[in-house]
Amino acid sequence: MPELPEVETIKRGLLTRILNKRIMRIVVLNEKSWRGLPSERIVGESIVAIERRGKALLLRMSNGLYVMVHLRMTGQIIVDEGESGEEAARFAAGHPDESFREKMPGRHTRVVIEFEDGVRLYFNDLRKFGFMKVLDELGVQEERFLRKLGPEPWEMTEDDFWERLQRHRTAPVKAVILNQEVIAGVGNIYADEGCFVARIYPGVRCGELTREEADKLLEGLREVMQASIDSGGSTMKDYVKADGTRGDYLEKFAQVFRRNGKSCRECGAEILKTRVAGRGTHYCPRCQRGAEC
DNA sequence: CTAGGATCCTGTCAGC
DNA sequence: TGCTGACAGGATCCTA
Repeated sequence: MPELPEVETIKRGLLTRILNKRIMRIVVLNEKSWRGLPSERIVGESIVAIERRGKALLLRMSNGLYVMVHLRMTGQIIVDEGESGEEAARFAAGHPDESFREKMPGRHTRVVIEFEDGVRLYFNDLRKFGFMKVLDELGVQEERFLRKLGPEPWEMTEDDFWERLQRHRTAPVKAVILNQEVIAGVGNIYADEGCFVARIYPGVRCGELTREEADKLLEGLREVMQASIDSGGSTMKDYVKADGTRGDYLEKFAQVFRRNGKSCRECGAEILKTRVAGRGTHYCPRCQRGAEC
């Protein structure tokens, strides 16, 4: 669920909170959530750099090892600072749900990383699809997901995007932009939103797209993801316990995602939900070309 | 090679 | 109330 904008939000949140802090202890509560080298290999080290590649985070440690983090469907990162009382400031991002407000560790906490100064990072993940994975330099180079990952939306040219779409002419547009080898970081929300901006029904086959529509699609994906990053992702932003302020991309910006039954903000038609590429898909039957079913 | 479906896992919600 | 199936902001593996 966390897509490129949410992961970027996490990256920025972590940079100001745990960069250069020493890890004092790591508690793995679910074995499958921790992969690669044992956690002991990074205890005593600190995080010296953080980068994002698509929906994955790569933390570089002071001993040269890396921690790859992938939140998959339900992962979330929570950082508590200061004393673990009511005054503790909290940063919470990733899959937005009530646990953002709850006491940590919680029912779905899979890994706890304790830093110096009483700073604690919680990796929560209800469905256990996500993971933290310790790799050495070679391991990062050989990591399949990273090797196959397509270019970032802003690093890609329109020509490149067009050529990639042409390699999947019989597949629905949505299936192709969700493919991380084609373009990095797009998930179900921004796929639907990007298609709406480009006025294309997500089920249209790539081979039926005009070059102009493909250009609009790339532009639309960039636009919706940038807007989300600028507002702190579709998840909650920083807050102090008992505050619970929501920073909410979905409510503010979503034109179609989870708006089925509501009226289109552009034309007033009813937003519909269907299934494309095996995923719930939201669209405006009037604004988006090819939507007649 | 591509496309589509099952699969990993837990929880929630709609419909009997 | 209790059960059942569908579905979920992802990626991979298997099959056709």
